[in-house]
Amino acid sequence: MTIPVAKVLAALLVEPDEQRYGLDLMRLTGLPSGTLYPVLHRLQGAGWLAADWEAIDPVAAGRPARRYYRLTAVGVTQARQALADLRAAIPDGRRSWGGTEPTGAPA
Amino acid sequence: MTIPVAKVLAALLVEPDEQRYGLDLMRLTGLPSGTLYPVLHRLQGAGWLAADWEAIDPVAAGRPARRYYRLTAVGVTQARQALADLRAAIPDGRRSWGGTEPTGAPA
DNA sequence: CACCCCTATGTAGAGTTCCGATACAGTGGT
DNA sequence: ACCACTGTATCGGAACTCTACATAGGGGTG
Repeated sequence: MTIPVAKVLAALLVEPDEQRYGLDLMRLTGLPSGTLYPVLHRLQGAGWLAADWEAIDPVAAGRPARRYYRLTAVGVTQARQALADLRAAIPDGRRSWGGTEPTGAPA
Repeated sequence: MTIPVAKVLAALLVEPDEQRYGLDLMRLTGLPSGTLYPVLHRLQGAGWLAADWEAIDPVAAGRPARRYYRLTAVGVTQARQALADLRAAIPDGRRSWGGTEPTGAPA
């Protein structure tokens, strides 16, 4: 897990049933295309993400076809877990924290 | 900012006045030494962290001297801000659809 | 038509970072 | 002699990010 990957997963989890495409995710995450697309390809390789080309005629629509990405069932579960783990590992300052350490066990 | 750096900062912010040393931070963060020490050196270079050798006689103490790290005044402020920004950028992957029913396709 | 900006996906390469392996040095146990 | 433990630290390959750039078509302006 890296921060860009986490941003992509978070964006996809906002509305897991919604179809998302690259440029859309670039705007949502603030990531440049050179970061986003490799991330999307890696997530597909891991089986977390599935993709399909939009079924339009680019000429008639007046724009290039989009490639729609959506989390697989496995992806939704894994992504939720991964983000929860990440958040648990990075509390925002102060507050007690277990870490990896065995806290002084109360009697 | 990367995740390992964030973990180190979070660990140091738990008790900003407390003296922390490498092995201690390894256990708190779960990071291997090959990751942790370069991070600590980078944070020192950035002025967020200061370090001093523990003033003990290793022979008498029966263990190697520790190198204590603590956040500078600037470091505390910057670290808090950085972690807050990171948390804001990675919202938790939860959304309404609570439980078994899908929200997307009403019958 | 040349020129630029827009949508949209994607690659190339340089630089940065991570982490397993390894090193050093001393204590203590069997 | 050998291993386990405390403690700090580096090396080098793999992985990742991100600035450019590439492609390819639409639309507008001079």
